[in-house]
Amino acid sequence: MTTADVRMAEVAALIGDPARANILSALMGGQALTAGELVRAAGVSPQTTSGHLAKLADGRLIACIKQGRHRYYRIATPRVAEMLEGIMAVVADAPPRHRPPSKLDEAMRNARTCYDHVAGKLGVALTDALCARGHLVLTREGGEITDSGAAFFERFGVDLAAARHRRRIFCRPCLDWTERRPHLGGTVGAVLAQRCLDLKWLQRMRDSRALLITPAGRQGLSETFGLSL
Amino acid sequence: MTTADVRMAEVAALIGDPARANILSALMGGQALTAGELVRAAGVSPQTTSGHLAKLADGRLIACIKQGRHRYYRIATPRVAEMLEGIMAVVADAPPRHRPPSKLDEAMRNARTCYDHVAGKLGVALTDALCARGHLVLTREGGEITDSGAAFFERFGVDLAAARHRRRIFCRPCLDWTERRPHLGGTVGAVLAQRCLDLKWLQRMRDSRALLITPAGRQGLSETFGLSL
DNA sequence: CTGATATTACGGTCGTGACCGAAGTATTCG
DNA sequence: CGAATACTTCGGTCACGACCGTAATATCAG
Repeated sequence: MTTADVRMAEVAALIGDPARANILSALMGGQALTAGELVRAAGVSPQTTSGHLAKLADGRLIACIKQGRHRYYRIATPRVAEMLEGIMAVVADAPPRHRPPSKLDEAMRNARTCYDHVAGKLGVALTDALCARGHLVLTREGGEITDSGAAFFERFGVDLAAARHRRRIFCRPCLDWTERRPHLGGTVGAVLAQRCLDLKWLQRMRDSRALLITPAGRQGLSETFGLSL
Repeated sequence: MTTADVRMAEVAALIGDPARANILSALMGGQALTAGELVRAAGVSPQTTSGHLAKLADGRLIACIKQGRHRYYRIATPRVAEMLEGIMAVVADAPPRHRPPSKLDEAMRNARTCYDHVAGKLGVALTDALCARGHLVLTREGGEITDSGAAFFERFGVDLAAARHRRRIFCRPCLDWTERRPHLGGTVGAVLAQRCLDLKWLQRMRDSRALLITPAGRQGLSETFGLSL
């Protein structure tokens, strides 16, 4: 009908191919990945993957940086990441239909990145802990870091004040598609995740969005957030 | 890769067909529409439209209510509506590419519904007016009705207190794809739009999401919000 | 009941796009 | 320089799905 509708169909069609969905999902891990790594994620041949990457880039869903003989691809904008989260959210509250619970998904369900913050059981648990301690107030519509929360993050080694001035949404709930409950997103979620990675509490798994909790992480998360994992 | 990714591709593929995108876009008008009305929106034959409707319903993106010899279709859940808005938002800040500004879109650009609230020039102007008068505070991440705002809505004949207890997000910004600026969404946006329709200030156009500003509306919007339209 | 409208089901055509093999460009390394 | 790696372009095959014509079902009006 209108010009916007056809653009909407174009964008959706880009996401609507399984191989491209795999690529986008892999990039939702938050890291820029090379074409080669995305070949593994896509599950099709390098030639085909290359074509898909060209289409996604042409549609401005992903961006490409050439670096030597590698090409690094990433989600183009936070807006695109939010759109993909929105689709995930719809998928999440869809009926369980037939569910063959793959074991591959097991690690994902436990802990994974959601673009740039932590999701899965761990993400939800972290969020719950912050709320229970009065550091965070989350509603359906948004979230807020309390004064005690600001102090906590300071102690934890995160510069929230700097993060507050970024362009992105500062603090918001993000629906977890495995737990079906919200976890912490936005800039706050991102810096929290980054800090956990910096501390080597969490570790990215190769070619996956899944996160591994290190022994140090197990201890730190227990001491700092009271999580028994 | 994972089961969620393939579901994401399935959902996106549903939206990715032009005819189905037209249907969804029409339903984003917020009204339940009959299959016949959606035939016009889709731009394909009744048989084909029927097939599309079945697929969308099967994918839980739309819901169907039989009523006599009509079947009324509507967007299945607010979550689905938010997902579609998310896609629209990405389309909105994409490069203008080639833009053949259709005149059909003109009315849409001026005023239209966005699922259940007002968008377009009018939607943004209303939102700006509420902010300028200190009735509303909108940030990128959320929004809040001030005390003066609550009083204003009370005077305007809207029961905000009742609306506050609904399941839906209460107050939030929604990126306008024509104006490229946020307008008021959430429950507050919905009740505001409903009140304007009840007052006959706005009128839905047949088979379109576009809204017509009535003479009474012109006057009322000027007196109440200081809008010169 | 008959005729009209609304909607879905079936069957067959056709085009688009996903796919891979082979070959081509670019970059690094020895 | 030549070999190896990283990635893309080209060309051709094939299948899925969008489409419509025809026909069936359901509801309503007279």
